[in-house]
Amino acid sequence: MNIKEMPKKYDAKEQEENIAESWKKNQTFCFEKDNVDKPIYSIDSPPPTVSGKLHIGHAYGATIMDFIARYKRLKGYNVFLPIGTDDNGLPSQRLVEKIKKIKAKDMPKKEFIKICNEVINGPEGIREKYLDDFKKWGISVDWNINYSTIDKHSRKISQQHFIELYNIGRAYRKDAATMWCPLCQTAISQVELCDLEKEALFNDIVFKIEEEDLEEKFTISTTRPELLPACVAVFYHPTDVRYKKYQGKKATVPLFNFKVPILEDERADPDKGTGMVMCCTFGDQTDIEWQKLHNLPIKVAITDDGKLSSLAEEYQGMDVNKGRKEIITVLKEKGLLVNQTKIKHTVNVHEKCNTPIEFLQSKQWFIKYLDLKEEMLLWSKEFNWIPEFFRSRYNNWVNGLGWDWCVSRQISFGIPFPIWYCKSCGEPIFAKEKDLPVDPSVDKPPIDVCPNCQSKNIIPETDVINTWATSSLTPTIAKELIKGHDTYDLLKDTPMDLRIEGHDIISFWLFNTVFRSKIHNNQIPWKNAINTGWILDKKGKKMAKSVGNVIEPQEIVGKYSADIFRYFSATYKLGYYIHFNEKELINGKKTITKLYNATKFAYSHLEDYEPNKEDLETLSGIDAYMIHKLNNIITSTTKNNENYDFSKTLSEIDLFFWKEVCDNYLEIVKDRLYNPEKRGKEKRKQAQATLFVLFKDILKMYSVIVPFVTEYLYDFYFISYEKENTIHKTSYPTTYDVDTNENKIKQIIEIISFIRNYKASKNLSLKTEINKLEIETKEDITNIEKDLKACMQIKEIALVKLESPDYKTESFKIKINL
RNA sequence: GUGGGUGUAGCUCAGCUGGGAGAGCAUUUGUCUUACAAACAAGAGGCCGGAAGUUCAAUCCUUCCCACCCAUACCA
Repeated sequence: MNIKEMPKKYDAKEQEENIAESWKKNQTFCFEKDNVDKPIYSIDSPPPTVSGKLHIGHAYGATIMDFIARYKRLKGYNVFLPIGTDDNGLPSQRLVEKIKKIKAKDMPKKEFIKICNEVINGPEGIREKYLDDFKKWGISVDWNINYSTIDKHSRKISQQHFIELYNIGRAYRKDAATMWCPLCQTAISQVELCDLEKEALFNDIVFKIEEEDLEEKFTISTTRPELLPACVAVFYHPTDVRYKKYQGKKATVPLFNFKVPILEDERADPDKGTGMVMCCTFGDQTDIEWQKLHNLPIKVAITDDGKLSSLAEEYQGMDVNKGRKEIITVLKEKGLLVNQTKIKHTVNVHEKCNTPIEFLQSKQWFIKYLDLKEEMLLWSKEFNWIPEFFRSRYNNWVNGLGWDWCVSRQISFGIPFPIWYCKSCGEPIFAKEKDLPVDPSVDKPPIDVCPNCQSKNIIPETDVINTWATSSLTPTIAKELIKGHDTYDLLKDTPMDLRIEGHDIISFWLFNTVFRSKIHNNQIPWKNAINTGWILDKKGKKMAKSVGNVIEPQEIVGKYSADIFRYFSATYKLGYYIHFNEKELINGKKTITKLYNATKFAYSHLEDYEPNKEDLETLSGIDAYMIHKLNNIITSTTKNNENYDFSKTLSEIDLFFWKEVCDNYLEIVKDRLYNPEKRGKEKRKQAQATLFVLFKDILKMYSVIVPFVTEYLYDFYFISYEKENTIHKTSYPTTYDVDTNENKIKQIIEIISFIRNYKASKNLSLKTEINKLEIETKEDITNIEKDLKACMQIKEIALVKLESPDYKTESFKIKINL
């Protein structure tokens, strides 16, 4: 393209679309799979959960990741940045149910999965929309290296690694109390729990003791009277003198009239309620512990779908809330409810649907890791945390771990366990590695006779593997995508360079990835882990559809531009919360406009310039000073970028570009550029040489953050002077060898500033001519005198001794005569 | 309860190893100056959450307190 064709204004919308398309078409950001000479920089990019639309947090994280990828590319790295989507499991299943208005439970599993695959991974599917958004936002991924956590590649790796866990004794199946979501009707794990504060009634219920020698009453307090039919004991504290006399006796459970033992346990708090507490299997975690410790019977009060079981007699089939109400009413009628207190308490809910969880007895697959807690704490010290303080989040999580990892889920859309069972003896039969991936519901087992009992009755596992148990393998999933290529051997046994994610999934994704990597590969998964903060609304509240404060990145990018959104993302420090105020986008908009205009101006004076390295050696005065300042910026932005501190980089380039280059340098140098006949061709050429270097490097430094406008500008001019046809494959600026007398130049800027101030204070136009500027200085100003005269409209400059100056510093005095 | 983060101009935030309190937006006043009025020039605006300590010197270090946010635990 020709400089003369540059439009007056930059149309971001049109250009971004073209540029994004050309990057994709030309495979600009292709990973060089067989190039082993270039150093590799590898990024374990977060596969977003396909549960609707990419949200602003995704856009923010992807943008930060892209700053790093682009910077590293300019630094000469072969950047390995595969892209993935996490598109199976509960969120994806629920999305499909919503869109298609169907229920997984109401149809054959096979049919439902087919619909999921179409809706999510089909040619017009949601996954494609996700990838298209990434493209629009300028995320420089290699489109040829991508995965979905449900594709064949991921299924194989996930199943293979599960079998490996079993083989080394880390996966086990157990029939035990498990956390259960009655709404989603699946087992869940500790990490999926969330706290929710709820109002509840604390009910004081009368229990009777009816033994031959004793007839008494006492009350217990409970928020869950519907669990009365599953009561297996009541407890008081060993030191509680009120109840000591009941030791060894039995109490009758009201309404249901069966007897339970009265026992002592330290976990019964004398100060809570009446000090007497009922134990039901399984009301909460303490109940589970009591059941085990005191060897109490197991009574199933609640069924898979959250309804009261047959134990509840006439209340059977009611959901928990209704049953509770009914039982309270009857207790009241019979005078067995003596008091009710309103309390606020927090309950554990499923983070996906906010449903209070229950504990149910069921057979599930667990991954054993509680024995590794001490090692886990050491693992977190083996890689860098950015920012550092998130390490304590991880440690906190590890310290609180109370359950092995339950990985089986009773849902339809997920990766199947590669397992069949012998129906007679329960022996698990695993798929052969060469057959992976398998779907035991469809595929035949590797053997048709149970090796344990010789039964021929073999049945498939129907549960699926929790999606985090697959996504915790993303480093392997990513690396295996280039198996067979030369770089694979370099990548396979070394940690990746970077993981970037939102801080909210430290306990989900980061922790589990570290665990899997350590167990399977005996190494940390990556050298650096960045955890980003959230984008909150203007007031600092979490964005939520129910609150109506959601800002969609697609809308923002459509209304402004990807560059503007990226610029916004870059202005904040990594790891902290961002309050999203649309007004702030104006900064990016202004800078991009300024960059376009200033570059256009520079280009218009560079048309007849032939760049030549030797020109730089002839620079002096303000020109040399600008290159000197540029050197400082190059050094410092390089350092900041190496530390992933792009907000600092951006503010430094901004300051340099706006203040030093545009407001001062361009103004000073205009006269030389426009009037070569008056000022001399050589002086003009020096200005050109300076502009050439300044703008080339400014564009490159900005290109990491605003890749579209810089690519567009590069195309008009600098492309002719570089080997690459994209700015993003050139190299990051390095410093130049220049001599400068910094003090002298600082002086000219100070003089200009004073004259501007002087004119402003007299309400004069900046164009107003000055007849004579008298100046007394020790520095030799011959080199800058003409520039000063031209840019400040001064007719004459006189070097004189000044008695009463208008303005003075330690090194000079000046006086203005209009 | 435990762990972590934050508190600097009206708003959003920078302030590296202690010595000058800063930027952008908003606001006030000028200026259409041959890239840009979404610009340029100039100005106003702050007991750097509170208290004590260390130091010649504290926004920065130490201790305590207050407020807000997050994680995690307990939750009959």
